[in-house]
This record gives sequence, structure tokens and C-alpha cells, in this order.
Amino acid sequence: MAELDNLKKASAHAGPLPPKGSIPNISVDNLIFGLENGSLKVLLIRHNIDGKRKPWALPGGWIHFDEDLRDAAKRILHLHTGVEGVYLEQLKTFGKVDRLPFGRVATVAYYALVSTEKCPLIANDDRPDAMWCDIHDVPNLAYDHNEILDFGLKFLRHKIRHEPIGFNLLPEKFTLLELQDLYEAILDCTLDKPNFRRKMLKMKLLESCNEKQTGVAHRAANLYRFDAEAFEKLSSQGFSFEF
Amino acid sequence: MAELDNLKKASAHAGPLPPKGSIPNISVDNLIFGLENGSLKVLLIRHNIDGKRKPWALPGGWIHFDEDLRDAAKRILHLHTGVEGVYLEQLKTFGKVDRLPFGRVATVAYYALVSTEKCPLIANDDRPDAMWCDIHDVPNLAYDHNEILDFGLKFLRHKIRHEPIGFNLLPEKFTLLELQDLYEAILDCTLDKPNFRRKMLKMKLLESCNEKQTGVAHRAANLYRFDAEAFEKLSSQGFSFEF
DNA sequence: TACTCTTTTGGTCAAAATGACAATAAGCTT
DNA sequence: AAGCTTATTGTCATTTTGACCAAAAGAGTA
Repeated sequence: MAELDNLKKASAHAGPLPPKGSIPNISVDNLIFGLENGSLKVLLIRHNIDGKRKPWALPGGWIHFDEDLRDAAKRILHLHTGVEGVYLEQLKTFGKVDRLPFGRVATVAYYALVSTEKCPLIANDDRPDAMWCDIHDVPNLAYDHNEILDFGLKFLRHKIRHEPIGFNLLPEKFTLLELQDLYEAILDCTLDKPNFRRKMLKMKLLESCNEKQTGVAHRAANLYRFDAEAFEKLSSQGFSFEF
Repeated sequence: MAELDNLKKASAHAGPLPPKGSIPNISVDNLIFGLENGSLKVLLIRHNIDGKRKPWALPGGWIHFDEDLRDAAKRILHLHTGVEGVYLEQLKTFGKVDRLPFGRVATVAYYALVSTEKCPLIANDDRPDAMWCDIHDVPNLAYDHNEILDFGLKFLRHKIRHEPIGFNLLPEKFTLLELQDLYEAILDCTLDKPNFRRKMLKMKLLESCNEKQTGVAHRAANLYRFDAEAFEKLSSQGFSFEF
């Protein structure tokens, strides 16, 4: 049968194989951005196989036959790092012929923005090493994962100016200064505080919590939360977020 | 061998099979937008198999083992429609478990914007029917192709406001009114002529051809071309296209 | 309590951008 | 030459932006 030839070719590799029940030739990889003390991090893992440490990599793996792509990404992220409850968005599919040394595999990259404090990396004997790595100190990663990261970072910088996604990097309640620090960290620039505040508030996307920051040795700032409902409403009226 | 089980599962379908030399479980589909008389079109094809007409669909197909994703999309587009020389950008990968009635296939969707006059649909005995279909009159398409189209259309509307991609829908030399009509067609709104002109010219992305429009029964407008070089330069300085 | 320190928050002001619209210029047709 | 249509330029009030100043609020300390 002709198909069998193709199938053999598909699995003709000397590296990690897709386990039983998973689709050959496709994988998912997760690019998880986090914010910690005002600097941007990315979540990396390192497999230990037969006592040998593999290079750092994005957490990724194979897709089950009966599983949607995003579900697979979510499962694998949790499996490798213990991170749960993040909303994954598709970034791009990377499919160069030679991106892996074994066989032909296209990988669907997903990304998410989280606040690292809400995402503890829960170690476990079955799990690889995991770390939040500062975006400026990323080592050589496995396969084409540096390329995926570079693409994702550019994407993030563009996207944060045109869509209100930055809020995902912060805890639910945040101060305007925390939000501003986030923009400065991602865009790598400095912004004027009063002007930032004015522009952000005028969009009417922030709802005051009527609560103050605590534990600071100076005037406490007001806390806000992102008003997703207001955003939906405005969007449907043709509003377009800009920063 | 365990892998062979997976491989069989991968090809256990009763529908179109990936031919020998192609990757199972992944395909590409092309979403080609065109502009004709100020209205937005999309390129559709209809296969004839054993004299039976299949439903209209986006032009797509299987990827060769030794072929990059975009190359596959390009080859297949040409194969089915005769359209050549368009720049395809990746849109998104669609991979729901049940998106096809046979087997599990994720499809990487590519899109392009072209001026229809530059893209004649070259018929050929081996080719399916092909047409430029008005965006308002799209019929029920095969599989999840309507979903792909809807996603692509939303994507286009957002993107055209934030990146200078609209120029691809026009011939190399165009008038400001043609450009404005394009924006109005895609965004489905009306714009003020002098203001549109002012804003567009201020961005310094248009280079005058020092030529006039011909064949019109009134004052001929000046022709412009998109200055990609200027755009690159500005972009690298942090400039961000907005409309 | 009074004073200091730090950060939030509320302003001002000139410059630039926008939206609405009037007016002029250019080129074809009759 | 007159009329028609569209291109192009210009005006003006309003809004938004960028730079910067200053008052208000707490927390800690003398």
C-alpha cells in the first residue's frame, strides 16, 4: 500500500518519537511570557533523559488524536511545569523542512502572558527542570526555539500597542504605575506618568476597584481592574485600542 | 511496532488521501483576497471528481515532505488556479479534532492580498473551477472553510488599520482615491477625501510617480506608489502605521 | 504633632492631529 | 467658452499629545 510508505517516511527519525495515540508530524510548543519585578521573562524547561541534560527549550510535545490543538498545548504546559489556568493563543506554525534533526515535524506555537506570581513552577520527579528566564539572558535553545522566541517577542511588542493584552501579565487588581512599568518593560522605553495615566483612563477600559494599594511606604495608589465587558462593547462599536 | 499503529490511525480515513510523498495529518489552505471595482473578493475553487462537482472551497492541498509550508501553499495555489507571484503570509492553523469527516488533519491557512487584474485565473483541463467571489456572496464552503474565511476577514480588517498591507490589493501605481476606496471597501465605512489624503501623505510612505491617471473624463489624479524602503526605515525607528 | 520623604494625582500650556467643510484648480465634454 | 466632474488646497474649531509643574496623601521619624 502506497500510504504505508509515506507513513514510514514520516516516522523515519532517530530522535524522540510521538507516543502511541499521538499525531506524527505535528507538535505544539508554548511560549509563556511572565512579568517579575518589572522585567520580562519566558518560561523554559530542560529535560533530563537517562541522566543526561538536554538543552533548554520551550515546553512542548505531541498532540493526541482526539485532542484539539489548544487543549494539547494546555495539557503539555501543565505536564511539564505545573502551570495551569492560562489562556493560550496561537502564535504561528513553524514548519521548515529541516527544523528538527529527525523526521519532518511542523509545530504549532502557542503563547500566553501571565503574572509569574500566579504561576508557580511546581516541581515533580516526573518533570523536567523549569525556570522563568529573563528575556535578556536566554541561552541557546533546542531546535528552532530561539527563532520561535524572537518571532513571539516581536509579535508581543506589536500586539501590546494595538490590543489590550498587557493586563494578562498583571494580577487582577493593579495600579496604573504597575501597568506603565509593564509597557516600559515590553516596549523598552520610558513613558511620562501623568500622560500615560490620562491616555489609559480616557479609554474607559479600566474600572476602579475603589481600593488602595497596601504595604507601601508612601501614598497608596488606587487599584484598577481591566473591564473586559466594556472592551467588548466598545470593540463592537468599531473602537480600536491604540497605545 | 507501536509506531505503525499510530501511523495506521493517521491514515484511517475514507476521504481524499495525501498522495505519496506528502505529509499525512497536515495540509495548507489559501485565502486570497482580491479587489475588483471597489469590492472585496475571495478566490474559491470547485473540484470535479468523477464528473461530480464538489462544494466550493479554498484552494488547498497536501505538503510534500521536502517542501516548506509556504512553498507548498504557493505551489498548490498555482496548481489549482494558475495564480502566481503573490506573497503568502501565514494566517493561522486550524486543527479541530473533527474539522474533516475523514481522519485528523490540521491545516495551515495562508492569506494574500492581490489586485485581481494582476491575477488572471488560468483555466486548464486538469484544474478545478475557480472564481473571484464577492465577499458578500460567499456560499457554504467545504469543511470548515467558512470559519477560516471569517477569521481571515476579521484579521484583515484589523490588520489593514495597523499595517500598510492594503497596497498589495492595488496595482503598483495607484491614485489616492483608489486607496481610499480600498479602505472603505474593507472597513465598510466612508471617509472624508481631503482628510484621508492629508493623513496618508503625512506618513511619508507614498512616493509620487509624477504621472497622471489616464482614460478618465475629468481631471486626472496623480499616481503614487508605496515606498517600502521608507517604511522599513521608519519602522526600525519605532514608527507604527496607524489608520 | 510637625516635618520629611516619596509617590499619586490633578493641572497648565503650547504644539500637533483630527474632523467638518469651503474653495479653487484642472481637465474632459459639449 | 460653458458646464461638469473630480483633484487638490486651504480654513477653522475641536481634540489629542507631549512636556512639565504643583498640590495632595500617606508613612515614617524626630
